[in-house]
Amino acid sequence: MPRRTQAERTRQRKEQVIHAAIHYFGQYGYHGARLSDIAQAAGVTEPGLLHHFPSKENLFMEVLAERDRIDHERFDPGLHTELIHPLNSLQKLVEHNETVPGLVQLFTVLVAESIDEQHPGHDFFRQRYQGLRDQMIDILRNAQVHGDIRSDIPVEDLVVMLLAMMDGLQIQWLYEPDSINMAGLFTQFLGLLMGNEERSV
Amino acid sequence: MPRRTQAERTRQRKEQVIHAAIHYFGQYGYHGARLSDIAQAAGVTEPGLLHHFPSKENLFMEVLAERDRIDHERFDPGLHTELIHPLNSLQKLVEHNETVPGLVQLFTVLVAESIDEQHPGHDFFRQRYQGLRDQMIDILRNAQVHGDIRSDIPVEDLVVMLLAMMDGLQIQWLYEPDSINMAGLFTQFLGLLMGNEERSV
DNA sequence: TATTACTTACTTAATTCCAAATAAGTTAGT
DNA sequence: ACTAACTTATTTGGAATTAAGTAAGTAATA
Repeated sequence: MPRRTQAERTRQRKEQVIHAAIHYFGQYGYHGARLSDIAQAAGVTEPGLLHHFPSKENLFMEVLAERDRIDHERFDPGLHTELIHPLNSLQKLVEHNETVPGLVQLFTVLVAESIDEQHPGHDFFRQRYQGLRDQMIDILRNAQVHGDIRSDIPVEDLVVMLLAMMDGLQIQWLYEPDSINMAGLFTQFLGLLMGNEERSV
Repeated sequence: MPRRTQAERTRQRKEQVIHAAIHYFGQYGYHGARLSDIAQAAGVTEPGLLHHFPSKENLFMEVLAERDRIDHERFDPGLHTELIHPLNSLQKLVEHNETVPGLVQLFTVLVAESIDEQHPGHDFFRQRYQGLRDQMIDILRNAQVHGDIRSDIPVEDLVVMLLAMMDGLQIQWLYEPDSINMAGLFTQFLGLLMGNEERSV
């Protein structure tokens, strides 16, 4: 009887490869990353990697799909609590992101690279933004009714601004993680959206 | 007497190359762009291009330097007016950016790709952010004293948020130029910073 | 001002080095 | 037996430089 079943080995190997791929795609982008590096970091040869993922593009798409799946798990069950306090759950997300710079870099780099319509990630990211905006619109509309956020700005605009602030802060934070307090700044921004209107001079 | 002097030809050719390079670096990033494409678009052979710019990296740095020079011309003389109404000049900048999507894409793509410390553009972009923040801090502090912007948020934080919002809006705008009203959204954000505190509901 | 010597802006051809993918075989698991 | 998970060659096709030459522009001088 074998110590490790084949399915088990495959699962582990694919996981190793995807883990390595996240690193190299995040570091160098899709074009800059080399399969040989990913394979080596995953402990296989290049053709060994290609046995599990038939092409570089295929691996790339699987990485995106995998990340998307995991992120959904993080966010979907929270739908209940989000309806109760939506901005707080966004705050939690940003705080979480501060603990996983590699993943943040992966998305930041690939989102930008994928602006090119021919890029294999283009549709993924466009739909991702569309989906996030739609999802957040419902949640924020609810919050607006409850008076949790200011209602002088349409929710359709608020969600774009929220995503923009998150993305933009990530960039500066990735450049200078020590001097940019990403979560703290995001909190301040949320304060603006909640309608903090104290003005001195 | 020659119709075109050598210096003139060189100047024109380099300009053509840089123009093409902006397109391809912006479209595919540094790693994804090919010298052969840039050369062809500029009307020279690949070695012809390399006569003017000794290497791909050299061309890349020259593109950044050239863009930086031009952007400074756009912004430096405005220092006077900025001190009078700093947020208005930022507004104007965003409106201008809506007319040059190619340049916006160049910076968006390269800023992200250059997060990698080994990337030839890394230092450039880090210093660029540092410089922009420092520059804007002075301007905003002045505006704060004059009561043009809310003073319950430190200027050091405000500038990070301003740059973040600009960067973040650009990303979504590049994906969907028709449905994301970049300048309009930025205006709303500026409204928040000026302390618009009307709350209904 | 015409000739000469020299430099500059290129070209085509060749080189070198990768990087993705394929072929063919070997071992382990079912 | 058969399939799946690999390995070590090989292939294929770039992509950036370099080599070597040519033609046009420039400067110096007879």
